[in-house]
Amino acid sequence: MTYTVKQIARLAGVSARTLRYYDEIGLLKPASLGENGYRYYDEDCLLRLQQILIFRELDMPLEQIKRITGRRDFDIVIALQGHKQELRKRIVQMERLIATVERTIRHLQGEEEMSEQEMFEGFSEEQQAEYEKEAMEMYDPETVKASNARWRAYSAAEKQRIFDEGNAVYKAFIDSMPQGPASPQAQSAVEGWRRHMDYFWTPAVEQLLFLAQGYVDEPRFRATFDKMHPALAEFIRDAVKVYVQGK
Amino acid sequence: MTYTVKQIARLAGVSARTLRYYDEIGLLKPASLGENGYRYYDEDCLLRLQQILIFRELDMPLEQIKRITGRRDFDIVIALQGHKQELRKRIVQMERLIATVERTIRHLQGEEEMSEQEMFEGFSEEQQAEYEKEAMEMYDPETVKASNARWRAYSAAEKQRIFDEGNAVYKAFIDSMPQGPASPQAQSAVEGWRRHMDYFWTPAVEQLLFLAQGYVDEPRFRATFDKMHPALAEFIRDAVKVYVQGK
DNA sequence: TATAAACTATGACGTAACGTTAATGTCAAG
DNA sequence: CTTGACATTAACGTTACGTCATAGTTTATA
Repeated sequence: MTYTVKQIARLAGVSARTLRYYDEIGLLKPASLGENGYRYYDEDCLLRLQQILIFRELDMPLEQIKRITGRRDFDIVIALQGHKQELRKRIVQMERLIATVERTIRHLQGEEEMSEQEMFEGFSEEQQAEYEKEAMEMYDPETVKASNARWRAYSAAEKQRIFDEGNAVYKAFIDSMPQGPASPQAQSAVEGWRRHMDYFWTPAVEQLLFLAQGYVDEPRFRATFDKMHPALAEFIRDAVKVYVQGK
Repeated sequence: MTYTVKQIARLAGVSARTLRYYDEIGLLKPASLGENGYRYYDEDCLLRLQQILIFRELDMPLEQIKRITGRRDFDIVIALQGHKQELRKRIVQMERLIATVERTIRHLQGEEEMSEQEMFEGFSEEQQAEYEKEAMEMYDPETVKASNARWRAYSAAEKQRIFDEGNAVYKAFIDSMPQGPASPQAQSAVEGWRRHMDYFWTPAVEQLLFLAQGYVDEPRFRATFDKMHPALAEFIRDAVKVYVQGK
């Protein structure tokens, strides 16, 4: 079955303008072009449009959607599984936002204390990213611009993934603490940490220790890590030290 | 306590540029301006910014956020209660989207049939609005432009509310069916239905019957109403007929 | 006290993702 | 054949900032 612009627009709840724009940028090409110049879409286009709309719902920029869905190895089922995960994360985030709203209500009614940080819980994905970015600023102001451009290029979905990965990286450090900073586990965690940094900045080996030292010395970062484990900041510093000496 | 631009930006996870823009458009004015020209914010600004960010999360345009939060009768606690409701609706919508994703997976794996409409379930808020808009196009093409502008001015939150109100309007019709189209209940439902139309178009009395007749004659709308109740389309037409004759 | 880095301001240009309008060709039904 | 619906391309406008340039102010350190 084929669909004209209006038909597919109605089915999907988008405008004809959107479809023409998507054609123009190469995101969703029609299945065929009639002799009259009309666009005609088919079932494959329907399915592809669905993918696009889900990615869009997850705030991914169109150019990036185009790159991902256009890859030869793009697998729809795997993508759909990923969408599911991301949508669930969104729900979790919204539930945290609801919790913040509820807490604000109780605060305004005098029933509960609330710190200025807690007022913005649920938006913390961006807040956490701000902290990571500031770590970069501390050591190389020239990377700020680069990191901004990099960070902005990531979709909200990817930001969430990066954020979660960051938590996993720090957890790996905590798990390796009994074995000591020179242990293979800790050194593996350093490798993971270094790869994690690549989302923001690609530090030279020499810079890694500066950064890790900043985790210890800078009260704000210290506070962040102390919340995870009281000795984490020093441990990271020590593990990175071993790592750097081995390079 | 007072905050400079960077301090409040960090707390809230927004950019300084955003704060300056919000000042510029009058959405969030600083508490004071120093002799140095610097903006200084206070706790009230923190709270207001939180409100703004929640509205923003609910896709409300900034101008509208400004109008709502700037009203003399704006009550934060009531607004927060409303935010909670809207966020919950969002969660419901996302869960529907997840169900669509899951269903698509099963469909692609050959385990289940899926219609072209079902592929876009979870986005149906916009789809339903498309149907309502098309009702208007049928009777007065000149209103299309007006209704487009109107519709667009509504936030996603308001669209959802309008959508839900539409469902309530049709339910009122169904509930009044045992009393007949001329009954006070049915006529009250017509009043509600007419008010509901105001979101898209302000029809003259004469046009109401044309519209109601279209519910009966046009297969697509007929199908929509038949899904709610087999005799609903005719009932609405009859009730509107009584209504119009009484005007 | 001087200096450098961080922070602040304003001005201005650019951008993503369309919405809207104009002009004009095509299709379908009466 | 006529008319309304649908299609096209072109082009301008909109929202909500991001980015960069320029220059003043603040803060911490030597």
